[in-house]
Parts: sequence; structure tokens; C-alpha cells
Amino acid sequence: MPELPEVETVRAVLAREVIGKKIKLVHVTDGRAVRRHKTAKDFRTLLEGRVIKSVERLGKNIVVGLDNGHHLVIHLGMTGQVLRAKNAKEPRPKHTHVVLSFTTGDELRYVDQRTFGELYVSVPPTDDQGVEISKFARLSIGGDGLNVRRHVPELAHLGIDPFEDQVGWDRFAAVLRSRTLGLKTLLTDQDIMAGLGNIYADEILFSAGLMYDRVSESLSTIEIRRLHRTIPEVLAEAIKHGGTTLSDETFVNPDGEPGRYQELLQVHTRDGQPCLQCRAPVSKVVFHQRATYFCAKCQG
DNA sequence: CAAAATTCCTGACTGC
DNA sequence: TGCAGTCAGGAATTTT
Repeated sequence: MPELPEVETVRAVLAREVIGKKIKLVHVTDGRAVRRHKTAKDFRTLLEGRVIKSVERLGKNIVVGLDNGHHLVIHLGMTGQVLRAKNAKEPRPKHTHVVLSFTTGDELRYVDQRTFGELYVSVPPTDDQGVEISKFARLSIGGDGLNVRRHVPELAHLGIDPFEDQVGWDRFAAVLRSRTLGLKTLLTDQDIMAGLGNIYADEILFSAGLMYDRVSESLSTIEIRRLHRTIPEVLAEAIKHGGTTLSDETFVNPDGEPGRYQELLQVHTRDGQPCLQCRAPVSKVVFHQRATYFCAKCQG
């Protein structure tokens, strides 16, 4: 379930640990993790010998900038982990699908129990002179000057990233009013908002005092401004606490450390327990095939 | 065209 | 103890 705060937690560790390192060898032990490439060898060839120049994030994607202008994109799916290893002798965990070995002797392992996640190398499109063609998608929604969106066409479809895009409440209001979706469906649609998933949609809607099935176009200006303000507030708090590790313990950062935000969750996974604001029991329903937690009193 | 449903996957858990 | 059935959900794909 890694969402924006968990992905950002991983990104921050990687930015600290792998920038400047040169990829010596790539091992693909499960081709499904690199399924966008025709063969695993294509993926390996694009990475071996490259030096890592940057580690960015857009929505739930980790975007690793390489010294030739290409980008390694990592999406963790449901159960993906990026784990550091001091050397090749450290035993590889079960479900290790990809290993990047650096010339410094250490490794990054991509581990993913359910294989919903993936890695791929994005090659910027060029015109017939070999000049890179910039792609500006969704200028009407996204911010401007966003490097990743411009250079990685595979990610150009993503909607507003709450931290990467500078979108004011009025522009946010225009997005909400252009749709007739339930709020939770809208918040978790990556083409509209990039980075939110089931946990933080529930938490944000609770903090904003809004019901999950409110139709987006029905919100008042006050409600829209409250929601707009709440999104980065909740996410920033979760990032500060290293993300959320639920009882399945699948989320850990590259150093193997779990998050701490699960102790601060207001409604998610708390069904039957008293609401921390009004003491009424927290409710759970299935909404669009997804478990949804809420306080009927505080969000009514 | 938008919105809803289906599909992929593995391990934990439930009930018999 | 085993085993079939159910659940978890991000996002691409298919159906309505």
C-alpha cells in the first residue's frame, strides 16, 4: 500500500544513499517486474554503466535520473520494497525480482511479494535530429516547470501531485467541479490527484470533515478550501513520521525500518473503535470495491 | 466520452 | 491437519 508518504520516505533514503553511484551489474530474477521491456536484457543494458544523478518522486513513482538523460522509474505497487544491502553476500529476501549492484560493492534489491509493482527505464523521445522532444501534458491541471513530467512521457498523464505542483485552491476547485465522482474515488484517481491511495484518502476526508461519497461538484467553496488545505497537511505529517506500516508489515524504507504514522491514523483500520474527535464508533464500508473507514458523525 | 467493473498476484486468515 | 474460499488493493484494461 505504499502511497505518497511511503514513496517519499523511500525516495529520501535513496537520494541520500545512491546519488553518484555507478551501476555495475543488473540481475533480473523475475521478468514480470520489468514487463514494460521486451526482454530483461533490454532493461539491464539500459542501466549497466550508468551513474545516478538524482532521485525524484511524482505521485507514487520514484524517478531516478541517470547520467545519459534517461530515467529509471520504480513503482512499488501494493507490496514492493527497495532494500539496501552492504554487499552481495547478504542473503536476498524471498520475492527479490531485481538487483542493482554498484561499483562500490553495495546493492539495491527490488522485492515484491505480489508483483503489482514494476521498474522500467524511460527513454526521452527524440525528433529526427536526435533532439529531445519535451512533453507538456495536462498543463491545465499540473504545475509548470515540472521536470519529471516533461522528461518521462510515461508519467505525463498523472494529475496534481500535492507537493510537486503548485496548484491553488481555485484551480483545485475547477478540477473538482469538472467531475461528478464521489470524493474518495476522485482523490485516489491518479490522473486527477497523483499519490493518494486508500489510507490517506480516508484520513484526509476525515480531517476535512467530508464524507467519502460526497459528489465532487456539490462541494461549497468553504469545503473545497478545507479539503485543499488538508491534503498537504495530512501527507506532510505522515512523511514526518516515516509513512504508515500496517499490520502486514510490508512497508519498510530501504534500511528496513517501518513507518510510525500507523499510530496516528484517525479512522483507517479503526472500525468499531471510538472516533478520536467525538468518541462515536468508527464505521467501515466497502465503496467501489475498497474498504473505507469514516466517522459518520464528524463527516456527516 | 465517463464511470464502473474486472483483472493481475501471493500470503494471511476463516470455516469446515 | 488440510484445503477451498475470501480478502487485501494500485492501476491497466475491459465493460457498461
